[in-house]
Amino acid sequence: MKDILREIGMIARALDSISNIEFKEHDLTKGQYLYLVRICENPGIILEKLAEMIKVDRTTASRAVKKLDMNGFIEKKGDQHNKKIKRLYPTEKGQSVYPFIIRENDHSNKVALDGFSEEEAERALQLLQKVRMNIEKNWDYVKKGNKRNY
Amino acid sequence: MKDILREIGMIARALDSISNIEFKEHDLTKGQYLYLVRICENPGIILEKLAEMIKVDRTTASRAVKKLDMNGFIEKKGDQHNKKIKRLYPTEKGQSVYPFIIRENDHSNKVALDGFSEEEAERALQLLQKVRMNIEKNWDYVKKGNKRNY
DNA sequence: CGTTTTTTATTGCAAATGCAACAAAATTAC
DNA sequence: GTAATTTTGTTGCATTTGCAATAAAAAACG
Repeated sequence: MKDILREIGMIARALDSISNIEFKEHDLTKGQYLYLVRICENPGIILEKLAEMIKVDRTTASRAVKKLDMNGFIEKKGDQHNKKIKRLYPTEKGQSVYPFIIRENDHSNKVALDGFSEEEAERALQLLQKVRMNIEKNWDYVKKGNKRNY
Repeated sequence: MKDILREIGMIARALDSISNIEFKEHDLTKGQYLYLVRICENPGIILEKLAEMIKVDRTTASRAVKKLDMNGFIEKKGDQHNKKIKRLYPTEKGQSVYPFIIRENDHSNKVALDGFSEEEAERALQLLQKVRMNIEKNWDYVKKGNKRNY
C-alpha cells in the first residue's frame, strides 16, 4: 500500500508551522492566514463555504473569522436579501497583508518543488487535485455524522 | 505558480479530521493515533525523534505521549547507558489498537488514490516524498529560530 | 580535566480547536 | 399555507497546541 497520506501529513504540518511563525510578523496568529487569503480571493464568501473550502470545523472558522474581524483584517456585512448570512470582505488592512501571504506561500511552493521539472510540477498538482477531490467526499460524509465502511 | 500547498493542506486537514473522529471508538483522542503508530513501528524511539518524524512541536509531542502513557497505550523506559533519554514502547493495549489504525489509514489511502493507475500511485508517492524532503529542511531551519529569506 | 554547547524532556501560560447544543432564518415538502 | 428539514451562525466546555522558560544529562571543545 502506497502510503501517501503520511507524506501529506508531514508536509502539511511542517508548512503550517513555518507559515504560522512567519506571519506573526504581520500580527496574524495561528491559522489566520488560511482564512484571510481565501476571503481576499473570494470577497463576499460566507462562513459556511469558507470552512468547507479550508476543511476545518464550522465553529473553528467562526472564531478565527471573529478574531480577524476584531483585529480589523476583515469585516462582516449582512446581505440584503438574506437576513441569515454574513458576507465576509477584507478591509484595507487585510488587503495590505495579502501580498505578504502570497509571497510567503509562493516561496514555500518553490522550495517544495525544488528540483522538479515543469512537467513534474504540473503532474504533481494534477495528482493532488485528484486526491483532494477523492478525499473531500469522505470528509463531507464523515463530518455529517455518517460512518465509513471498511 | 503551481499551488500544490493549498491542496496538501486541504487533504491533510480533511484526513486528520476523519481519523480523529474514527479513532474515538478506540479511545484515542485528537492526534494520538499519529504518535501511537510510529511508536509501534519504531519501538524504543525517543520523544525528540518522534516529534521530528511527525513534524510537530517537541512540547506537543511530550504531552501527547504523556497521555498515551497515562492511558496505558505506551510506556516510557529509561536507558541503561543514557540517564537522560526515555525510550518509548507500545504496551499490549497499544499494539492491539495498531491494526485498526493501519486498516483505517489503508482505507483512506485507497480512497485518496481512487482512479489512479498503479504507475500514477507510485509516481504520486515519489513526488510527495521529494516534496517532503525539500520542506523538512526548511522546517528544521525555521524551528531552530532562523529566518528564511525570500 | 573543566567549561561551553547541544540534546532531551518537561511545565506554565495563552491561544486554537472541535464536538454538543442551541437558535433563527431559509428552503423544501406536503 | 404550514410543517418539517436544511442552512447558517454562535457559544460553552474540554482538550490540544505551541512558544518561553527551565532543567539536567551528554557531548564537544579547549
